[in-house]
Amino acid sequence: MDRMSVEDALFPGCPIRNVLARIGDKWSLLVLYTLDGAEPMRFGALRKAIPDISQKMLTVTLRTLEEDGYLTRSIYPEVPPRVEYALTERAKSLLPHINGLIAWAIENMDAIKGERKASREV
Amino acid sequence: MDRMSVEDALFPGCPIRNVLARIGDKWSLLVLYTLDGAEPMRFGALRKAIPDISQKMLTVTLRTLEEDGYLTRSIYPEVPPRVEYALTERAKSLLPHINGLIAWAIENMDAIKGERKASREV
DNA sequence: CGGTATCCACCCAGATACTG
DNA sequence: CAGTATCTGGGTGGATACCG
Repeated sequence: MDRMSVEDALFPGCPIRNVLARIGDKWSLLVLYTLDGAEPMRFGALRKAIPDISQKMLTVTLRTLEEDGYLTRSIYPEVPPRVEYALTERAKSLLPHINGLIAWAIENMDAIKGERKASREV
Repeated sequence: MDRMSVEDALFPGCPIRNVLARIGDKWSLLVLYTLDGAEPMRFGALRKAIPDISQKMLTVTLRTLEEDGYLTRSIYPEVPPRVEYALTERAKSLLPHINGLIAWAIENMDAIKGERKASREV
């Protein structure tokens, strides 16, 4: 993250490369979508909601989303410790777009899966 | 692609895992966005429009998008050969969502970049 | 022109063990 | 409970050479 990548050097203002590529990874959308409507959530609750994410990747994903201002991390110094994650206004303004995309994906998923199979059985 | 992944086994119907994860890779969105409004385009024209993509990754991305029914590949047996890529109706129905996302990214990019810097200079 | 084929570096992501 | 540290394999993506 320190060195400027070739893409950034060539395309410093590309919104896809700078913004969308970061939430287009394996887990970010799922985390944002899970928090939507259910926030704030604790670390353990997120793990239960996304059973196939590893502890490490959940931590990494949450840190990146926090770094880009999509969520806040609130630590309550109790015993045992409690950490809660909540969406920011930025994330809330993004989520309608995400949900539109998800709705589209739900509508088209079966057709796409069929297409994939058809293209393989030549 | 032959073996069922753990994610598919656990979540056979997850639209994010099945549909969005495939267009959330490094290049798919850029290719779809480039073709939008300018289709059909030849292989070489796409390379020029996305200068930092390698020939291999452009080929792989185009094949995946074709496999999922987002674009068609038309070969004209001339000399020299001509191959044109065009968006399908499926891609055209998806693109408004993509464009909404891109518009959001453009609006919020500067603020997000600032946030990133602020979070690093502790 | 529009690809394939091959090799390879990197880093993402999972598993495991340990900690405040 | 909510992490961090370390190791490691596998897949992504780049470079290069060759082909119809």
